[in-house]
Amino acid sequence: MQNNTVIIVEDDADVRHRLSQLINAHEDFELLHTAATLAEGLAALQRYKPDILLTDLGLPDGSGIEIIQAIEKLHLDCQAMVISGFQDETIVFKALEAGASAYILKHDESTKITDAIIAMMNGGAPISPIIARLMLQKFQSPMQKSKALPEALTERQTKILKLVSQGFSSKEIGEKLEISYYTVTTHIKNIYNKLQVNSRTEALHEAMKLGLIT
Amino acid sequence: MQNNTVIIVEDDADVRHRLSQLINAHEDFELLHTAATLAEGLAALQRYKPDILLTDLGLPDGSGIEIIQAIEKLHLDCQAMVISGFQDETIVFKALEAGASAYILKHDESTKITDAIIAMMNGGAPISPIIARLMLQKFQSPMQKSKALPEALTERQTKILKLVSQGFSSKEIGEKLEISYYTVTTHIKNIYNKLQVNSRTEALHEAMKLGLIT
DNA sequence: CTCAAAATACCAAGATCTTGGTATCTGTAT
DNA sequence: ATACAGATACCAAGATCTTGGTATTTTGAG
Repeated sequence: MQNNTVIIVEDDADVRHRLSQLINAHEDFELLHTAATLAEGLAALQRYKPDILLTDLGLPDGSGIEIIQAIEKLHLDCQAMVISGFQDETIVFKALEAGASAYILKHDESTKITDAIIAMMNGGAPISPIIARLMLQKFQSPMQKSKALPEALTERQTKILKLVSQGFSSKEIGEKLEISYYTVTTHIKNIYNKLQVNSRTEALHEAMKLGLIT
Repeated sequence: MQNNTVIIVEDDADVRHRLSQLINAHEDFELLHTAATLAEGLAALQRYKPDILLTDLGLPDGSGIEIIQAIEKLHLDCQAMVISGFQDETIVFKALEAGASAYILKHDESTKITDAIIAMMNGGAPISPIIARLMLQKFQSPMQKSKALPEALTERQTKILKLVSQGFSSKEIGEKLEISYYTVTTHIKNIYNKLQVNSRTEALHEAMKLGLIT
């Protein structure tokens, strides 16, 4: 592995120093800069264009998520690792969606943190188990929900709704299922009633929210 | 932590023995049974009702995924950990969707494996970085694709498509955006052209496939 | 400045959907 | 046996969408 350049963005002085020492002590990494605020972090990102960004999320003047998003906006080749205390689940997902490649917790052991950075540089995505569980739940939730509402829709209705979601017209669905066009419209009418909507697009929107269709 | 009962399902004798020793050596775990095949594993699951299942995926007579699914079917209180060589991405996702709480690689160090089991029992979801990267990609794919197709849709078109996906009619969208009904239909027409479709539902289907909308 | 792309706006014919009915035939549960 | 839910089928008026045009204004890139 080459020397990988790193910047750290972390407002807590203790944590920041601990991370700095960790990076400095490791011969594979070269620490270019440490920042304590979002503004500073954004500036450092542009100036130093590091290979690796270690960032906290809760910064005094904004969220570290903005820095992660900036990587993309600036077309930098930089992997972002979130090192944060565990927070609200939505924040975790926002960070991951913004492009974070790793998410580990502040209180993880030092060796785990350097291990994680190395794993990330090798194409992995080290994620603390607690965070991973959250991701898994998100992953598994669509299936759980379809069990939760066992028969909000009948089998036939689900089948038809899926075809609707694929963009077929009532006539086409009728042909596909070898039933009358009128029957299809009746089914759709009943679906609307159950979902409390009155158009195809609304039905799809609702069904997606409920996890009834993919 | 209490003594947690464990069964192992793994066809490779070497790996099976290695795991057995690992579990036996650890005072927090009690190894109830080891199985080498899917059939054996399913039988053991029902007989022993363990707290923890360690399973391989590629078994001679089927996939370990079936055992994971059986846990749910039998309403057992058992956490499943996949210990597998890295395989096809679709298999990984199937295992996770089937309800696996952890996914680690066979060639991970022994200490990592016991650590992972403990982390799982504490509510975490230890996942090897390589696997986690796959999950992340799935997670981030909507955004990555919107980069891949830089401006398949303009900002305005995306905005309107989102409103369409929420079930609004052209008239309503016009009111919401304070533009004419005709303008909305023009935008929608242009969206159809770009996506090569000719109805709202088809556009939504295509846009979802492309990750243009949530 | 100039050109092109994007956003805006309008019209109208024809296609499709929506809605409120009615009605028959299953199978299942009481 | 009887009642109810689900699947099937039909009709028609009115709402909405689709499509093929045309055209002006704004805005960003060169």
